[in-house]
Amino acid sequence: MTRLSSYFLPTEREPPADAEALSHKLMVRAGLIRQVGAGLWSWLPAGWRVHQQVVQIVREEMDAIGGQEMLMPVLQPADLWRRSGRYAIEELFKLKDRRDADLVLAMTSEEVVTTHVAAAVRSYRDLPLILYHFQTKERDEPRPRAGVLRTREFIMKDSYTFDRDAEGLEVAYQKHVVAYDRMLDRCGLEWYRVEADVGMMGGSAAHEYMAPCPAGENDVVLAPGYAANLEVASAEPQPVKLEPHRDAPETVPTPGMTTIEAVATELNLPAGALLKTFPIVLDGDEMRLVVLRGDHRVNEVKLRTVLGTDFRPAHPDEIGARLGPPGYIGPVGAQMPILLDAGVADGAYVAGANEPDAHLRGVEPGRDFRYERIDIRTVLTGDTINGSAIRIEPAIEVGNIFKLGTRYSLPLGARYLDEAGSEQLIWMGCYGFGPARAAAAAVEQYADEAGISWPRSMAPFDVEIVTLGKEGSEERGFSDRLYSELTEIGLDVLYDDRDSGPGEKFIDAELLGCPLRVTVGRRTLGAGEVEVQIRRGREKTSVLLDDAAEEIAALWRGLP
RNA sequence: CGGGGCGUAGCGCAGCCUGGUUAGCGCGCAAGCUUUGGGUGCUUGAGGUCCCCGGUUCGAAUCCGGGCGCCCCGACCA
Repeated sequence: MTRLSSYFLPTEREPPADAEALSHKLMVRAGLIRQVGAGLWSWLPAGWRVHQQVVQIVREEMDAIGGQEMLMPVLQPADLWRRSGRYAIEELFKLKDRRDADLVLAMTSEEVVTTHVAAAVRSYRDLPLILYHFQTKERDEPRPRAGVLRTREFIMKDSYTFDRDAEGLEVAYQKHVVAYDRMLDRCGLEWYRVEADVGMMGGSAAHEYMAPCPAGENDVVLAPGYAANLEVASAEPQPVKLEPHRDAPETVPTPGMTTIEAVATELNLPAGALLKTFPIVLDGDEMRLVVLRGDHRVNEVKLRTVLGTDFRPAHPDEIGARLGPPGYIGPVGAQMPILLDAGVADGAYVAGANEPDAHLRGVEPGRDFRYERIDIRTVLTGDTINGSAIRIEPAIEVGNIFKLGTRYSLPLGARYLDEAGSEQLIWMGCYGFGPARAAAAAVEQYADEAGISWPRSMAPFDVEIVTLGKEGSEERGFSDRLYSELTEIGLDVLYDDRDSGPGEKFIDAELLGCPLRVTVGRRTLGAGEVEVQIRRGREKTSVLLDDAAEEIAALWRGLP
């Protein structure tokens, strides 16, 4: 019997002083988690129940697509990571053992799982495989934050698929889409599957599962039939009123006006009627000019993807030497390739003259400078996709699915023999899911003034019984029986048998947020009923004493 | 990596600027009485390396130097 009088659920009246995010405040106050250090958290019993609920959902859905659960170590030899080329990652914890051997604390397990598969798989008959585990991940985060939302140590489900070829990988990927869609639905979360950046480490496709919430660290771009991470999103810009056409660019003095805003104000034009020029230097030291509308911003992730290489903004001295004074640079006359953002419509713009204190008006792309057109700007609220305005919402990434291809099978030698007897590389995918983030997202999405309101599937307990009677009272006797009956039916019940006032019990129950609260007091008992509060919405109803347990269970089954 | 802030009882805070009784308040905790459908009221009590080290001083929570830890904003996030 889970009696609150002897259960470790330390609730707090006030949130920790340093808490900012709602989930951080509430999960600490409700007694679910406690901080150990920066980005290091303990899960207290009720919190761990929540975590385990999510884990079980994920496990069932992974098993449903043929996943095989296993377990790989957190502590791994550095050599594996050197071979895969990931040893240099800054977030990777590195350490030595007593014999001075280099080790790492793994953040994912591609190296290990691929090594096992490479050693054991010989034939196309051994494929495909879906292997997964729940394991602690370690990441030396530059900035842990927001309670359990971004930590240095956390449990993650990571699965890895091994296929004969790209088609097989596509099948495995689609299986994960199905499994993840179901997981997120079963968790009771509001969520989006969005297009994501594939990053610099190869891979051909990636989606992220995002749960919108105020404390989210990512921005999701949404339109009917469209969902993407802001890092990769594309949209039509809002049109802007440009200057009239001129036969040739015309110099206009702009002394001291080195910002878009200053020039736009001086010429009484919208910022979008100007061209912003962003000089970059590629990995090989080549310079490029990125040109976009004055009211738009460069999306460095998109730019990096388009370029296919890393880059950095040019230094002021490089700009001065190759173009003109910073603040007055522009595409006209520039002796280097120009990348023009897709958001720049045809027409006449104002741009820097590459001379001190001067801009050019009437600059027309194509006529006045040659360019390559690419899409590299960050979309803005109000932009459109197929005529519909986009929304941008903060969200937390709770899962991601990623096509790795041969990124790891190549360096780690994961090959097999095909039907023709020739050696082939194994095609891989990797797929992560963070139960802690799913739980925190649920807190964020459904909390109200009184506290947490768990989706049924995640709640630490299904029902909390608040008994108002003293030991030995009629209320107690009934509460005890009700506890047994509900448990018999298969519900998880928390029994608040503490010797405290009713107010305190109600407040704690609503803070913890179990889907149903059953109040057993003299008043309602005398009327032949017990009161049930549905946590979400906080509406109260009554059920008759005679079949209270059945009615409560029926109510519970109907909850989200 | 850049910027800002904090560290005093389990939690939330005051005291520090301007050094000087026994370091204080609210909540919580313990005991007793009281109350019993929304944090009940009263009484009594326990609880402190004032983050650490060093310095200045007759005297340091308070001033100075160094360190550690934590939070927030931005950058970063394979």
